[in-house]
Amino acid sequence: MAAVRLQDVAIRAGVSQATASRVLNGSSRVPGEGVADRVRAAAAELGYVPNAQAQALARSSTGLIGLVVHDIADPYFSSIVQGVQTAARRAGKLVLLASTQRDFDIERESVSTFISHRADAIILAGSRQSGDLDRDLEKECARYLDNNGKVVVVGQPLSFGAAVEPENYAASAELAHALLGQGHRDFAVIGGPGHIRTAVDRRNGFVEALASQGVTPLVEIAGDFSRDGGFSAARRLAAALDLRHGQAVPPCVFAVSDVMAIGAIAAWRELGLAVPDDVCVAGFDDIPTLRDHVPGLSTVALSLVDIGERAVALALDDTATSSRAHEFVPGRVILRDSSVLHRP
Amino acid sequence: MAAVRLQDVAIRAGVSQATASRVLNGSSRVPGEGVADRVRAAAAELGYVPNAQAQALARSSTGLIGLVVHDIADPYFSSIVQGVQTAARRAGKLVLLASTQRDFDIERESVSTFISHRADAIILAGSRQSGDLDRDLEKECARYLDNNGKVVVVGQPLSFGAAVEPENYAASAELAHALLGQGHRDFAVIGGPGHIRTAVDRRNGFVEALASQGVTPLVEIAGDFSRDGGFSAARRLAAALDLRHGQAVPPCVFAVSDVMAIGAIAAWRELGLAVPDDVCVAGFDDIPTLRDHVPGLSTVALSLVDIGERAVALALDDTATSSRAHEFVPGRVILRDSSVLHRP
DNA sequence: CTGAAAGCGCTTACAG
DNA sequence: CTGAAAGCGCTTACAG
Repeated sequence: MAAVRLQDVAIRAGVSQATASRVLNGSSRVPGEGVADRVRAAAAELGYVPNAQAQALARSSTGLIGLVVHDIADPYFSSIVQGVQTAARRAGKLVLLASTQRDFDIERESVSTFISHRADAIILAGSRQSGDLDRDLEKECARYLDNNGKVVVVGQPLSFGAAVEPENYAASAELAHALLGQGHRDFAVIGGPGHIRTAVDRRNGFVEALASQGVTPLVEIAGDFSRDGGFSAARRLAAALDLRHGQAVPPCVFAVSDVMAIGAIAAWRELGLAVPDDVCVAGFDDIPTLRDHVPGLSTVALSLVDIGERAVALALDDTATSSRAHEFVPGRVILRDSSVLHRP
Repeated sequence: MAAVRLQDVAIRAGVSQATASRVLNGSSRVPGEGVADRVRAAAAELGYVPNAQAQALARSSTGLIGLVVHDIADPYFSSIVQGVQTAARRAGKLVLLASTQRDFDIERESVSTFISHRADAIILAGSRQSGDLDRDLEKECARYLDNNGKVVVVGQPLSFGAAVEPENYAASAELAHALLGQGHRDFAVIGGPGHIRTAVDRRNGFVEALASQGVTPLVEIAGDFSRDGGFSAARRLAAALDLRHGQAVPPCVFAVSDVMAIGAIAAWRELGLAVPDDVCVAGFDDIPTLRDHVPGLSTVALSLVDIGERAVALALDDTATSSRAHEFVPGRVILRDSSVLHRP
């Protein structure tokens, strides 16, 4: 049994295909109610489901939003995806998802597949240094934009398209001040890869805020922008600082993301170091997972779901994407147990 | 500037559109190398990107896989999504994602949108009692199957389509035996909603295994199949059992999912109850989040990513879906700190 | 208000 | 091996 076509509905209702099309799918002038009812009845009886592919071809608009993230299993991204998902549904759009596992080839490939499927807009989540942007990707996007495609990036200003970006620099600076306010003076930083814009901004905001108060981190160590990156960086950091159980004043470590901070805490636990007694720590993102993490992690809250929703709003707004709109979303410092300084 | 069409490529290469189509998109008989090269060159120069919508219409196959999950921000589902994503990419398919936030209306709506977009297959992740299945959804799927669509469900055998299902019952039984082996005799259960098949199977497997050893749970409490469901159930359970700090022998509570267990532990912590000293606990799923959760949670490991990959394999296999293939994936009991019985 | 017809960009028997 | 032509299922000026 083949799918019911508009033609079938039209015949059953005794009208032309054009008329059937007009009543079933939003057209300015709806035909007379008598006719419209007959068409709707016929469609219902036959179980007509419009063929979106054919509609897309005829209208040259697919109702598809392409979304690429680095890692869908990472709570940071899955929260953003949720926001995109919600906003897209409300707007009657469908989302095409690609998770690249941080592989640039896969990312480029995903984007061109989205283009080939004529997605109305493409959202790129996951940062990198803009200069680093793969040439092929850039060329691909340029052509896509020429063909009326909309691009919005989250967390990385690109040379094109709209952007929604967390205020990484400013929020990290605020965090630094809050930590100073708690009495900390000895700091260390677990940073991310140098080509990841987000990681760099957070590190800079933090370190420069410290500098403004005449404080310099004792050590800086970089790792992958992941749980394991935090884990291994933390081991090296413990060695560099000669961290030991029961020291007088624990240093305060800023990890540029919560997942890195969680990895770091795990590493220290294995070394017999307790947080916050032997080492204090703060992260960034306030991922949902944190809710039940012990000890509570000081961090900067980002409304990830909100970020996803805003990205969709930009993607749907022609003027925003063509004028390269740039929205900033603020972070909110949250102090929890992990950075509490218990003076002896 | 409009997008480059196949026609443009053909003209530039001095061949017919049919020939261009044959060299660019896999056809059995590839034209002579001379011609083929000219076509490929023309396509490259022009930056031709095939219009997948038009191809889909002509071929009546879209290369799209529709995936619906209850909640993309839940690590259980995002891991499954990752598996689906990976397998789909390898197969050259694109995934359409819908996260329903456990709203059945949204679920139905998502499925019909997928159908309207002529997805080649639809994967339904997230369980429910089969008798409960929304009639409309069922009818929709039936018609979809008639029109050559493939449906695969994960975690809920349906009256149609293929299925990949964790061995919830058997694995929970194994867990019960392992816990008995640790010396536990006092048990309680935090179950899920009665209409969620997965929750029911896990509860039954556990309770019936206990029964076979002459043991009956002291209390059973049901909650939402979520972190908050576990949280509130745990409070009621603490009251029912009159749990107190420093009791002689802590009871062992089985929560039918890890997220519920995590919520429960949080609730108990607020009540001043320590795990495993005042109350022991075990969950189910071994979600990635657990890796850094303290205390380590005893659970049943499910290869979530693997489940997603298998679902895609079934979705791509005509005979599997039409013969209603049913694959089981085993669980592996893991004992960690949360259930260790420290006898006084 | 309604219909006949062209067109969206491809694929694929059918001839040659 | 290659091409002319029909067809996939819709939408939308253009007439009436």
